[in-house]
Amino acid sequence: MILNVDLASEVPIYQQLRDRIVEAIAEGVLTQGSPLPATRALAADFGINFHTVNKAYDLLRQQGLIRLNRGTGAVVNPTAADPPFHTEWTARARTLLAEAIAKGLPADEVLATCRSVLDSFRTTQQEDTP
Amino acid sequence: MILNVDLASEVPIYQQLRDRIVEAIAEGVLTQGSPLPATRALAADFGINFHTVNKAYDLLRQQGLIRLNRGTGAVVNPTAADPPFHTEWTARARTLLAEAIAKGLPADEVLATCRSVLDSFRTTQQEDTP
DNA sequence: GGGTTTGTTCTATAACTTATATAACAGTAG
DNA sequence: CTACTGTTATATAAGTTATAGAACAAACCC
Repeated sequence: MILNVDLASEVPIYQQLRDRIVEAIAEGVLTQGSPLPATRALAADFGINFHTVNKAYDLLRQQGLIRLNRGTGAVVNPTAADPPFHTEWTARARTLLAEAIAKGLPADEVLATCRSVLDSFRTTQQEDTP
Repeated sequence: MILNVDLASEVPIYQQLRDRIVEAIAEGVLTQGSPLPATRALAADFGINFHTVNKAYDLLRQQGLIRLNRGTGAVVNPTAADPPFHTEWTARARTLLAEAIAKGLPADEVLATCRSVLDSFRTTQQEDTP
């Protein structure tokens, strides 16, 4: 698993780590039960402090995406989206979509981009399709 | 124009202000040439410091969405989305969409939500349709 | 011209966030 | 027992957020 993190970015490192892992789950690179790298190992890979990785993992745990087990490490959780999540997510989507429309992008094109991204997730994940 | 800002939110006030104004532009509530409230007036409305409003306006100016005129006030700019914006926006959309997929929402449903939000922008804005 | 409104710039401060560092603790596995 | 995992605590430096007060400069109105 390759996590593309930019240490010089204005986006906090722990947030980038969280985002890349969320994307890896969406892509199917990480599936239910997949182990995540140990916090200290991942921190060493990027040359950052393990507390920063810890913070990213803790965010993912709060969102219910992973489970942290002392001794054995972190693994991806079975997914479960509740109604409050859908509401909160839609509000964030609204802001992001508004930005594209406000900049003059046609709604058709914006929707096509979303479909394209969603398709890229679908084609990447090769679950059990015999 | 009603800007829904939550002073108790973990999201910075200047960011919320920026988001609400971007949404107002997408909705067509604010169109090219529309005046924005004066920084001090808007700050007084929310009971916040005018520097906070200033920061929100400055973000919008950096994104090319508004123009700031000393003496006359801020107005909405003609829109212009360049290729770099599309690239950067798609990356952010990818992260947000990934979050929904990772939480187990079906891609169809996610896309339907996006379409619904985009439609809500289209129906709100009543430009010159005689 | 005189006064008001507008954005702009500067300095300062308190509270919070980000990232680092070191250390110790507590389960799990070999 | 030893080595690995996450967990917790304390400390520090740098940056962000929001506030506050003051002053400046362009545009407008009477």
